[in-house]
Amino acid sequence: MGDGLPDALASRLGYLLKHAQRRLVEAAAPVMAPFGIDGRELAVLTLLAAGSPLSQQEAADELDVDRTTMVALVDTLEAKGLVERHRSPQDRRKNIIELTPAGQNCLRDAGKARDEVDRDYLAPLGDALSRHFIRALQILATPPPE
Amino acid sequence: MGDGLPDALASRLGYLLKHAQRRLVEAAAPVMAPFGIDGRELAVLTLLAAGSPLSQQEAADELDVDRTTMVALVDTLEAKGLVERHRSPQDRRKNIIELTPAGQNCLRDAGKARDEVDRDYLAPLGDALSRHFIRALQILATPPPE
DNA sequence: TATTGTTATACTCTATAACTATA
DNA sequence: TATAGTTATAGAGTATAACAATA
Repeated sequence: MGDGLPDALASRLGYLLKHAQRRLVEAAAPVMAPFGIDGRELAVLTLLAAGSPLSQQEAADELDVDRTTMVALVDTLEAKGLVERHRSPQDRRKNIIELTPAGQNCLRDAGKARDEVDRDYLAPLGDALSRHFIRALQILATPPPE
Repeated sequence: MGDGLPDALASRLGYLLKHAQRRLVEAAAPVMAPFGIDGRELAVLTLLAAGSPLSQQEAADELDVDRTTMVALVDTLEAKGLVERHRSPQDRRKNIIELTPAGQNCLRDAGKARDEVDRDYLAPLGDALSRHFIRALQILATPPPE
């Protein structure tokens, strides 16, 4: 036993979300490992590559993590040579984080691998349900206005 | 800033799942607090009430947590008077866990509150998308056959 | 005074290894 | 030998408080 979902919990949102997330993390970990980064680190690289340069605080806000968490995250990315810190000339309290060329390569390769993980993960849903699922998550992941 | 989803991450499954789950946990916590239990504890109560009596190991398998985690979980539920451990007469290595009357009351009341949290959480999706979402989660939360 | 980055610290959740009692 | 429960321990991940530099 242990396979399948216990009937009593099959419609409890907390149980379903927790286990769906765990399954994705477990599927992603071995695929990401060869690139030397994990999902959170890839998210930082993705964010930095996307738009204008960000300070640590700004990146932390976007990812909805604590700024102390971002310090540790940038520490490890910098130790791997994937990002660099630069004091902002406009506001010398801020560290602007920038991708290195190695960081750009890593983002490209690991990003491609991660896209495949996502595709494989969603495959059992079929196309239509996958799109519904993503749309629902985008709504639910958005913090309430207040 | 900080509201809305960063465009670069709005379609990354890991980011969406993590934040969707966090939003549910944050919504549930204050509602569950008055009942003195959290979501995982409620899941145990739900499981125990659902079918035949379970040993700690069996409950751990169903919830997909480690048996050492289940020890701690049952410890706190027992300290709150919501469950009782009984040595199984058939196999004296096993602890059968059973709901106390207080546990049954707690399950009923906290379960009702939790159902409302789930409903409120899903409300922004509308009925059809909610059903799609649940169905997708049920597929994705199920461990792969092998 | 307030903000950014940092450090030290602590708390939660979880997993691993070793022990015990039973089978 | 193997299994169920337990304990001790350690590792993530995250958050809080306090400090230095800067605004």
